[in-house]
Amino acid sequence: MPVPRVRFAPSPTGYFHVGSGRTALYNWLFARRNGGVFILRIEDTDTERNREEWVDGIVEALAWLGLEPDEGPYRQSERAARYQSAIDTLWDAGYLYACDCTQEAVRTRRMMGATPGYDGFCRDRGLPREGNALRFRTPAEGETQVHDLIRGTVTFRNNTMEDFVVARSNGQPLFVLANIVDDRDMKITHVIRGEELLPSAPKAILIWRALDAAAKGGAGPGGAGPGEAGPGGATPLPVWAHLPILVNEDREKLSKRRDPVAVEMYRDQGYLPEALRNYLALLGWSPPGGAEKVPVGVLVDNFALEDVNHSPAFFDVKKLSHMNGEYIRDLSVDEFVDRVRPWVDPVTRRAAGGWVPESVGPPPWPPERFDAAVFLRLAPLVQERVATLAEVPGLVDFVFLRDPVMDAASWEKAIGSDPGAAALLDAAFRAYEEVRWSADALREATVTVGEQAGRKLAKAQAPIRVAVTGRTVGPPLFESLEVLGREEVLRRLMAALRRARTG
RNA sequence: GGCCCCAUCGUCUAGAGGCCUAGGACACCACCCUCUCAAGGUGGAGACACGGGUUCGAACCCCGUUGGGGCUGCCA
Repeated sequence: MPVPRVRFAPSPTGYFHVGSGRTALYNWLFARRNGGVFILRIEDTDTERNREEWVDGIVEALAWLGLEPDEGPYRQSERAARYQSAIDTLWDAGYLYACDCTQEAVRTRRMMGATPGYDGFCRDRGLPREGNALRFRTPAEGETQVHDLIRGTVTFRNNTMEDFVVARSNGQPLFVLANIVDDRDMKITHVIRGEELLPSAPKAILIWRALDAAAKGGAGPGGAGPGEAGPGGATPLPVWAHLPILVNEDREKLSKRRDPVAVEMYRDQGYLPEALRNYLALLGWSPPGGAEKVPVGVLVDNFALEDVNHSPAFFDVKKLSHMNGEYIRDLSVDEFVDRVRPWVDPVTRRAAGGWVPESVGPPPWPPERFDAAVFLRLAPLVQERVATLAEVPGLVDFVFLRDPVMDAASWEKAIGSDPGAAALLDAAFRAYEEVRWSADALREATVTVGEQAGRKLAKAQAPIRVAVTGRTVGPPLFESLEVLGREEVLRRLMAALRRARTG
């Protein structure tokens, strides 16, 4: 078996889609598993929709996910001569014809007649090539089979395929053509891509064979025999593998417009690349043994296209989040501190790849108030409480802000609606003035304060927590108090007491 | 409309004719743990779309129905 060569071929028309991530991952897994080559090819033939920044986005997202290409990025925009040459070849051999039908004209005729798709109106008009769109003359008879590793053999009757356009009237090649020329040139052995491309596979095969036949001696469409491209200089067809699409909760294909699909967004939200990669691997495939949280090496060792599922998979952010939480908890504290830096440290927040979580903004505290040593003490406490890194600032902000952000509902629940809250705050204030300043001692003191007020600790700590942190929920209270320091805790208790008494 | 794909708990899946009284995970519910919230632990509820075949035997094979989806652009 020759060295497998696979390619991931996105077009740079927007943020990096999680579905693209899954496709890239499966290509990468296949290449790694089989000692193959993973190629990145940017399909930027649509100059109106492509933007250079999105190319950078693709490269960065792949690097972030740990899916760096072995070759590339190649760019279709730099290979125009290859496509022109292929178009010349096909035109000279009679596979193509020029068409000047407008979209409206095609649509009108389709509505009036029974022919689905393009009706071949220009087939025999002998229009000049220059200035016209070029259509491929599809065979009127026979069938084209797509050999798919996941779905088996899919058969398309040739007479159900319309004469599709391969080049625009301005001479630019279209996806179907450029894609095939590249796959041939780059000796691609396995085309692993989304299921939505399955209907274009028979067209690809038609072009592929036409190119073979023309190269062999310009047999022309009439002389193009059926069967596989065989020996005699023909380029062997690749094997296809069409992955199930990713869908939203309405079971529709994930859309950039409606659904949260940008990998960059998940990165900014604090999903770890290894977690996202692991989750994506599970969408359409599962490693043996039933384990779900699996190191990438195990993924590689077990991956097989034959085992990929056939049906669409729902991208479940809840499950992703759970898995992300597991990955976060697996980190050592030092690793956790390092990786959460982009979300908490206003000064050194640029991450290893050079990015910052722009979409979630900088930490809410001023740079000079962030204290790495203080954060380190809180880190193990927050590490086990978050599912994403972007949640971390909300758990520690009370330490780094001058005053806690007072959540109105929390205040009402723990202080405003609690007649005994003021007295308890007062008692805590006096106890905390004296107590040895450690989490254990603070806890004991608070238990005592609670007992004197006839409260269990759970009820006693609530007003204190809100007074000091601004919320009813957060990291363990007594460690938080210890870190904040006596002076600051007393100041906040006093402020809350004042507010509670004045209403 | 045409072509094509798909069909196991709400979701992701295990299951390749007897190991299935259908397993796991997320979500959900209850309980335990507990200073809040999480995490963790224990338990619970929850599925083979339907109808025909084939077979001694079908979630697994075949056919049909129904349902869902994709494509149907001078986008990719």
